[in-house]
Amino acid sequence: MRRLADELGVTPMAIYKHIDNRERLLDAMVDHVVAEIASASTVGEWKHDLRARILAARSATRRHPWMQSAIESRTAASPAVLAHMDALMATMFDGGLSSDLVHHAMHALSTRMWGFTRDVLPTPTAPADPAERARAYAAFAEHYPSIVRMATTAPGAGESCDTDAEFLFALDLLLDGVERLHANGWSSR
Amino acid sequence: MRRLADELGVTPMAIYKHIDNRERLLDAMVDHVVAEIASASTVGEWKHDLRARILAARSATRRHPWMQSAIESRTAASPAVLAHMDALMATMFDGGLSSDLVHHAMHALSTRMWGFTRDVLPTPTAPADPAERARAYAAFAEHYPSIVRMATTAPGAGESCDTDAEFLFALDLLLDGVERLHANGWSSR
DNA sequence: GAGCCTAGGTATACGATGTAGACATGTCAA
DNA sequence: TTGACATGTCTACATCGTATACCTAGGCTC
Repeated sequence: MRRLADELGVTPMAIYKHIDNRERLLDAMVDHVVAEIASASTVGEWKHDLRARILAARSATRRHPWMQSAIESRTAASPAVLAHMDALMATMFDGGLSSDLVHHAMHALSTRMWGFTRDVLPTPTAPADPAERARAYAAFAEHYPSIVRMATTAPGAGESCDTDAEFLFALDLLLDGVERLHANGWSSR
Repeated sequence: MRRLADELGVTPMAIYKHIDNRERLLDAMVDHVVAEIASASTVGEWKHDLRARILAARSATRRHPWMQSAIESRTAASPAVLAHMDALMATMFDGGLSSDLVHHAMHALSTRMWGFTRDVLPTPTAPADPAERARAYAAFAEHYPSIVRMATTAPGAGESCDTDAEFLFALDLLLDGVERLHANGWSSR
């Protein structure tokens, strides 16, 4: 709050003439950005439209570095948040999915619906110098052979991950899974 | 820190004779619990073993209410954390998965590997009284028809969700998806 | 037995943070 | 002209993690 006040060239307490408190401010900020999520290109095919909407969420949230922690710290859903969730569900209902499946799919997609995911805990970054890196890997390999194996042999080893690709990979895994369950007439019993 | 000191019947600063700072303490707490994750029943089938290990993580983390936020606040991986990740990868490598697929699978599973998931933003809980609830739903339905449709027609409507079932649903969606990609000789190109 | 190190605890204080409460001021309607 | 209201300011407080300086009892060395 004090930093924001500084940036506005104003006393911290001046902010409180406009908002109740910090939490309400964050609510409003999240709401504002979430409201940006347009309905994207809908073609009437539920999986495509769901994917498009989630990618629209991704592009909206990624424009604001503070959005991830802001969303994650909210404890109640704002109108815009509810609208986004409602739109996701509507897409699935329109596609003929059962209420049961929509329910479970929403839980499964909850880690993706805002367009970002909490990363795996970061492993130490490898040194840039090749000789140095080889030595670091060797030491590391003693205790964590599989991590090193993956880090050294996966395509793009050494480079940083393509986060868009990783996001899409997991998203499609979930969407394809839901589609398959739907086709098989899945029910939670 | 001050509350912990109180509980120990000691001055806050006494704690600092034993640890560097609050962050290191949380690191150690997480490390301690993560180390509890035993290798569970391994039967030599990668999907089963992966599932078992993640469920072992779930049972370890769920014993400690503070674990979720503690893990989520860590910025560097501890030895026990690395060991858990290494074990997950080893299981997949042993199952014959490619380095490429292991890499992507780990990203996709990163939201499940500790045995918990960040919940969907909570929607307002429905009133207990049936008449009151009906009225609340009616008002809500005007703006969020699909949410209400799901909430009222999904099996177990009105009851609270079975979080274990929801966790398993999403986990299996991911595992089955990875298995299918593996069977089809998937590669990221 | 004298001296001293050290592990573990205390007392005090500081800076950052969100925010309560009382007070000032400029604008505009009545 | 008056007074209400919107918008600021100033001061102060509780809470938090933690730096610094100091104390003390037990056990070691000589």
